[in-house]
Amino acid sequence: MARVGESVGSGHRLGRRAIPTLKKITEAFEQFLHGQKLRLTKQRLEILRLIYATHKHVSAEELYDRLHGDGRASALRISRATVYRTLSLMAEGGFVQALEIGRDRGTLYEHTLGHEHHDHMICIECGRIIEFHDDELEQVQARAIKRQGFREVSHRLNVWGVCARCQKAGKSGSGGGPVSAERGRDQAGD
Amino acid sequence: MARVGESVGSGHRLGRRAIPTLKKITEAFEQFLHGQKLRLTKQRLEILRLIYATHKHVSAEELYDRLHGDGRASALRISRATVYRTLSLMAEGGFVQALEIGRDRGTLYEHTLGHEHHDHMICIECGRIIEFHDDELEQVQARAIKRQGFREVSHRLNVWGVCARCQKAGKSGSGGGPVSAERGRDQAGD
DNA sequence: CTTCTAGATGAGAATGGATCTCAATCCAGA
DNA sequence: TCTGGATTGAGATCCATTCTCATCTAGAAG
Repeated sequence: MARVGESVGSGHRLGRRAIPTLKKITEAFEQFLHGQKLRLTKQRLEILRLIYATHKHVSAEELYDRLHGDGRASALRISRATVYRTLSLMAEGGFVQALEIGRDRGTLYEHTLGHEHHDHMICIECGRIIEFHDDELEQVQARAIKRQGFREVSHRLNVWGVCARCQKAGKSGSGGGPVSAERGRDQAGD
Repeated sequence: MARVGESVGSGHRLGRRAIPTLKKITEAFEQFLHGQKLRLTKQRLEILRLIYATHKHVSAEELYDRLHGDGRASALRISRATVYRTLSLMAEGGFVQALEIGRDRGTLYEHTLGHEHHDHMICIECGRIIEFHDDELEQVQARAIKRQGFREVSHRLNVWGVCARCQKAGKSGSGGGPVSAERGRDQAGD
């Protein structure tokens, strides 16, 4: 049974910084499934491909929609249930990570392999999610946690505030600025 | 309407470290409501009292249940809707904070006044939530965020891992230890 | 290659946290 | 005390996620 985050790093240790090819990722996934005595199905593969081809944070619903919108996928019907099941399976295996931005919408996911650990800043004006990484911060964090006698498996730092762009736009003042209109749709071209 | 987190710190600046009395808290709440042109109702007061009398993380549902279980409250019927509404109102005002532990259950809340900022460590073995605070960490964090050009309003650090107690209990080994209650797999029978 | 079967899927029902509706009620300023 | 707009209660509703179960299939065995 896969452990929450430890499983990452047990089997599929492909590059920590190099961006792995889809082939490598697929192999790692295959290996993971095999280790768990689970099967490699078309659906799982398709979802894996899609989420690794997407360079933004996606919800299960969004994935589901896209799995249907695309022409190629039309041949393969993937149910909502399977999307959710697969997503949670991939989360266990460390292939994706749930974000848990305190949004109204559902959980967002991002792929993790070849994606160095990072934290998130969520702009309360425009809704954009910005990733950042800071070595010093990570170190101090790890030290602080260890100091508590806690053995860390994973952590998540979310910061809410106003992004640089919105600050410049001047909306960041005080009044009741309308908190953006939905989401910053930066649809990656896939 | 109050803004997301900025409203905190505008009106009710009572002690940052001393534990405020219920009276002080109530006054601050009153002041906050007044500033927002909102009314001080029995329900709001009751919920405030209850959550400030509770020194653990509670869900809306739990509060709702308790508001009914108690003898005194029996006179005052508080609906689920009001609990949710009030909770979110108090979150806006900075009187409570939503936790968003990635648990199966709903959102958990904790009161904030007289409760220095802290982070959370969630034990994946026993499920306990441990609070901790580290000055150095906070400083480095603030610096790192500012370095990104981001204007922070609030942040939340959650750490998942194994608590000291569970480590001692030896359950923390490696091979497929049962991760406390919850099962990893979503499949039904096993 | 064919069989066989436990794991996997699809469709849709079920679940459950959170929100919404709206008539009745209640603060709080005049 | 009066009055109007804010607030509430009860339950409907929304919606993300999970569950059920009949059917299908990956993949090991023969």
